[in-house]
Amino acid sequence: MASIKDIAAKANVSTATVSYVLNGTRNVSPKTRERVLKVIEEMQYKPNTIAQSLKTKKTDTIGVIAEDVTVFNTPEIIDGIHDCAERHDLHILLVNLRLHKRIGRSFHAVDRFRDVVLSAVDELVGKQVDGMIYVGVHSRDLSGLVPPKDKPIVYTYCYADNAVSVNYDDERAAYEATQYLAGLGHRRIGVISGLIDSIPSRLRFNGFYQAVMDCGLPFDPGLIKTGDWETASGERLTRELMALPEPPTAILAMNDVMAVGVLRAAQEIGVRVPQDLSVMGFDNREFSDYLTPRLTTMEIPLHELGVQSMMALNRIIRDNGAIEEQAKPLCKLIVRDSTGPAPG
Amino acid sequence: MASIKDIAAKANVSTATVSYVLNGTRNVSPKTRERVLKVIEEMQYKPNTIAQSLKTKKTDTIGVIAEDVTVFNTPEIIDGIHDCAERHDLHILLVNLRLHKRIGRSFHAVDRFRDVVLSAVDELVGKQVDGMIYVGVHSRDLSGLVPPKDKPIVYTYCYADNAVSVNYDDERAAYEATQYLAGLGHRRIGVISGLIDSIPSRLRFNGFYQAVMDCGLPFDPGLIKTGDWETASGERLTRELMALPEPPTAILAMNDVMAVGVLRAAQEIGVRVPQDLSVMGFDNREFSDYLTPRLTTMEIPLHELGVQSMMALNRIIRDNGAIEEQAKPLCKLIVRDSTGPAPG
DNA sequence: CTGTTAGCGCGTTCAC
DNA sequence: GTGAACGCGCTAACAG
Repeated sequence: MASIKDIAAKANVSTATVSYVLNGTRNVSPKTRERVLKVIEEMQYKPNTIAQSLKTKKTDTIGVIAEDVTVFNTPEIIDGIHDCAERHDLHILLVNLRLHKRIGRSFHAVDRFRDVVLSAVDELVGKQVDGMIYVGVHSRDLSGLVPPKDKPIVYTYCYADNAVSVNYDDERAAYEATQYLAGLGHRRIGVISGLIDSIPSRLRFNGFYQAVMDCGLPFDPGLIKTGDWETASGERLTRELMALPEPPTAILAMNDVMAVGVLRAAQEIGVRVPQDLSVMGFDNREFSDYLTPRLTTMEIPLHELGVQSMMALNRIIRDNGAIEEQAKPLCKLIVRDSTGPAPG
Repeated sequence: MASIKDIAAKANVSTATVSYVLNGTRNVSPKTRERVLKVIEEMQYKPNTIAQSLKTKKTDTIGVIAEDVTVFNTPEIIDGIHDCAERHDLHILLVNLRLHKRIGRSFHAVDRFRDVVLSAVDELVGKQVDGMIYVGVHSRDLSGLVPPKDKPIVYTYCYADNAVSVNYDDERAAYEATQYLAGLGHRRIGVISGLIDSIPSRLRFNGFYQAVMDCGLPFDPGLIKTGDWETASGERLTRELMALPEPPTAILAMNDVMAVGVLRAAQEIGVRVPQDLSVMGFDNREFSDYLTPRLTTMEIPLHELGVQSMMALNRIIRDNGAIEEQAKPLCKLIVRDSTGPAPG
């Protein structure tokens, strides 16, 4: 690898001159400049970023701590981060906590992976990243997980006290989903919720409840069932709902995976979707478009989450604060074939 | 940020001693060692990796060039890379080419994104990575795309002349899929291939053909249809196949996305799966387990691809060559509900 | 205005 | 156990 010295020697100038040419930090006479440029070209010289960083104390690199890159939300968020990072000439050092492999889905067992997070942060701090983005796999409170370092950190798809975080508007998404169903004439809407101790479950329920009130629908607690995010629970609870004396005409599952169970149950008990029953999912997972019938669902603005996190971090790094609160990215209703007018 | 000098000063030793304590590079008397360690602890000192790298000329960082992190194969491959990298204390600098967003799926339009790749490589070389892994989104020949640098590079899910690459055994996978169907008594097996100019299409066809021969099945060219990897083509071609005077009793789609189309067509024309028709996909995409019926398919060893790439690169970096050819990772048959004994 | 010299950033490591 | 050179590029201070 050629170094700046080699260039300087070959071009008969000092290293300072080469540096000035490279960075445009000062005027250099056209002909020396040409000469230097030619040598650089010839020798395919690329400055050693490591050395630059040592001097400038900036690495133009941000650390991304992903709880698990194989979880559905993460790749698209990372894509958003890259999308934005690229425009600012920032690089990404990626740490994958492999949370699922390590502790399964006991997301709340924060203590069990605190060490992992700590060493990830140390690693990144040691590598002098300019800032960090923490990408969670499930919206939840991570306060106290990462000890306050001097490096700025932005959380997305999760949050922590006194820290900047970027999240979509869960409550509003559920509100709009419910409103959409009400608009189709449904008055008895069943809900299959996620685990009850989860933030999205609560937020989505709030949105649902608010919409029920605003649309003047009757609220029947018997139509609210608590699942566990998995297909089997969606299937089981749908059977329960449809066995009610007055079954719902629509079911809102709080994720697409449980919606698969709803669809299965409906098929097994001979309920036609969407003629007899409208079904909505949540997440707009890739497979929702491959189901029969194609699933109506709410799309989470993952890419946008990534972009906004990166933008927020960049503002903190560059302008050193001045975090004007950004509007929460919004979910988007994706209408497909699993929903239709209320029967009758 | 405390530096080694601060530690040295506070502990009343030279920076050399601190360094020796930290790295165990030389013996240090127990009591100075204790003193130094205590100061390090107190000041939460973490060595500046940048400075270390400058001196040692090793960054313990490898660059991963992903053509597109949002494509289904990539996250799991990256996870495998991390899995292995972690064990060797290697870090990952991730570049996301965002190929899909840039050039859609004209994978072969290599020229149109050469600049992007070049700047990615330069970026990584500038950051002094110890090596690189290129993660493709579609198995194909990338010879000449990346100009030979001094840095070692390993390709996975694609390949290039004179370069180390890690890929699964496509031909054998198709062979086993076909053999499995033959074992169920199917003698007329339809194939819905991917685009004909694609390597996997050819490899999978070869495997299919070989199995047909080995199992003593009749080979009927009329049962081979060329799709385009998309659902619609799977649907259309299934109609064609089932309209044949002698329709197949099983259809092997070369990816799960087209298999969705097969399932849809079957349902529409009233062919029961698997009673009347067995359907197999390829890839074991997440959604294949959510389809009705649940899809039998071949799983691609993505994680293993990542692990092996990282291992291969590590061997090159450490042992500087000695690339004993590793056995290709194998696909795995995932039997679900869409396949069954041949009718009659 | 153009070009050079030299010190610095932060650890590592060799000679004393 | 220590002093100091060194890796590579940046930049303040200085000279022509």
